[in-house]
Amino acid sequence: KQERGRMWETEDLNEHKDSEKKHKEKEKTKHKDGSSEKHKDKHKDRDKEKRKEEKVRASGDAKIKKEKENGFSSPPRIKDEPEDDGYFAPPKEDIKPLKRPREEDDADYKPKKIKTEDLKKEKKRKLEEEEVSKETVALGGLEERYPEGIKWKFLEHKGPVFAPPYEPLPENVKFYYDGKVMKLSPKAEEVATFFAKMLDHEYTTKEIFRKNFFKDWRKEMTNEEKNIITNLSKCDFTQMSQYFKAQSEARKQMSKEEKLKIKEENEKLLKEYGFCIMDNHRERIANFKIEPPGLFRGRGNHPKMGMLKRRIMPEDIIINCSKDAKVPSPPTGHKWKEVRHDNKVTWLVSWTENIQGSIKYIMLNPSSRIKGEKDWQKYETARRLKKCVDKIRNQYREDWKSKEMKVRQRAVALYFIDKLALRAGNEKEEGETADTVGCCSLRVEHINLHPELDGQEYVVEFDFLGKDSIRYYNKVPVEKRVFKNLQLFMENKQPEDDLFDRLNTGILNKHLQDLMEGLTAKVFRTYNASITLQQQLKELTAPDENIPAKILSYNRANRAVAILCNHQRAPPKTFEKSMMNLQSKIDAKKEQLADARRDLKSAKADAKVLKDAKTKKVVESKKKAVQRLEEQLMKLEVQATDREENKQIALGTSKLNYLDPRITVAWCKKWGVPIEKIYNKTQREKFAWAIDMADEDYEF
DNA sequence: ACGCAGACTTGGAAAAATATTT
DNA sequence: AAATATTTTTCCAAGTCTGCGT
Repeated sequence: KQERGRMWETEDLNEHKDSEKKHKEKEKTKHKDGSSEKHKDKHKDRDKEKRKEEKVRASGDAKIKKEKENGFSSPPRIKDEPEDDGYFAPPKEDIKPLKRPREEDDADYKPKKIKTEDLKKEKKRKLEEEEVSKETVALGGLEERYPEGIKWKFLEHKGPVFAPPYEPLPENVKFYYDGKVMKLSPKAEEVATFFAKMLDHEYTTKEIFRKNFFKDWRKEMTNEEKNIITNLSKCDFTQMSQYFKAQSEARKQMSKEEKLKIKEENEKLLKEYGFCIMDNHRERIANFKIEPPGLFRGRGNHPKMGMLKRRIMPEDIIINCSKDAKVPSPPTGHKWKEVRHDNKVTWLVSWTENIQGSIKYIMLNPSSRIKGEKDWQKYETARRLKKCVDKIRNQYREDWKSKEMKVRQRAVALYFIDKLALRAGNEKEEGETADTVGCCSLRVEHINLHPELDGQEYVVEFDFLGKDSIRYYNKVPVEKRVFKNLQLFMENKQPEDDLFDRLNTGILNKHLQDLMEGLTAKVFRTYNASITLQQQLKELTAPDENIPAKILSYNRANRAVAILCNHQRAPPKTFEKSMMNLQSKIDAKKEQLADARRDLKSAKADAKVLKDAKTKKVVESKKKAVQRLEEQLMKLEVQATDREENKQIALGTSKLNYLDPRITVAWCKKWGVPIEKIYNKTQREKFAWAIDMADEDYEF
């Protein structure tokens, strides 16, 4: 595939003059540093001109409108708020989706608070759907307290914490070039240490990584060094590497006091820089420490791996806070790049990173009001989808028959997104990132069609790298019409051509927006994940089982979602061993149990003969012992099962980002499972709104 | 419509903190 | 108390999607 880009490069350049053809092309030929220029579009469409598109617009259902208005809901109007409790949980009616806002209700927005609200909100929920279709609005006015897009009124913080300055290596730690000791200049040395620290990592064996590193490293060298050091393979970083290993070893061996001291320092830092004030609440900041310099590690086959991520200085930093707040002071002798007061965004600090040129931010912790509210809204949007998903499904099935190619492609893509929980698949700049795809960016080479496979008809075999270069491999029976459409889409195309050549995420999302306000491709993932959890919990929870078994059921339900979303992980390095340990524990327990049973039996025999109170008591206690052991054994077995099934599945992402926490809270309440068994402290903080809001009857 | 910057969510790995064994 | 195993937190890359300027 790498030749893919290169190969078409020239052709593309002079090729798209046909303006009309391609939709997607993105030919941006920007040569950044002159080196990389290969982006190119997939020269997909070369043949299909058609472009006839018409207006589709199903028109049918009326529609939602898209006016904009203040969609934001109710930021807690502070003052009146009784302290903590009501933080989120704006009454349902206020909620409304933010993005494509809606109108009316703003007026209403009343900060009534919380709990009591829940009930009402429940009802509202049902009502609410309907109105969506009203038209309207004007948007012009609405000066609300938090008019359109305003995220806060007051914001004050202490600015970021910078990475500690570079500490030169001790004299006795040598670097060798071509077998000879060489003293590096401080800058060159610093960059060398980045490489040395990664020596054990597979990265450093990769050609691209080495090449990128070496190129950037040379930029930091003095002329003299540059003249000498011309071949990375002749560089010997082993002393440096060993030194760092020793350091980390030493760190582990530190005395109690030393460790405590460090801990206290960290706490102090956290206390001072880890919080901000946003609208009368003290909120935890997620990442108040600036990323230290180092070597960029991309994931998968990233063309930029190994490049130097430069040190961020105050002069790179943009501070965002309210006008009436105290502006954080830059480190002495430095100044900020800029101080701005933009309350339409939620970040406190930003800077531009040098590898991709993208902006990085310091934002609030998930436990904050601003994040929690947004999260809650996300699930409300998914619940709205629940109400119209049948209709949408019927519609895309109809669209499989459309005369318009574009509509068919859209319908098939949406079917995949819905059925398989694929990501939208934005297009990416070639050469800037690893070659990964999502639904809309699938290429012909990523699927195989089998009219018949393993006794099933119309099977589509997917095999592609998705986000983070995680492989998606799946064989899925699809409806005949879908299958036929895919054949059609693939006609006359090369493997590297786009499967959906007349579709991209913009087109798809625009269409979704017409189907339901606030609907985008990713809402399907949220919806399908949450609804799956709910269904699976219902199906798997056995009322009579004990708590550990219930938790296993929960984990299995969670796992079903993770599998749906393709959340995979590398099996833990110690997996096999840990499995064996567990097994031997189980065996040991079994033996204990056998012994205990034997004891019990003989005690019973004794009792039969003697019949005195004392032996009876012995029997009782033996019985208890057996029971206890049985329980322990079962707990271990459950644990083993759980672990085994989880070998390559990562549950974290779905738990944190896709599953409506209220489903979990309700389940815990219903079955008497302590919430702590499912959510740890951090998770409970993040989901405080849900813990507070949902009762056992909650339904997604 | 497009191209792009910007803002914010989602993601697994690695590091750090804890818990459990030895 | 040291060694290990497990869980939690941190880290920061990689997506999605919006909105703006053209």
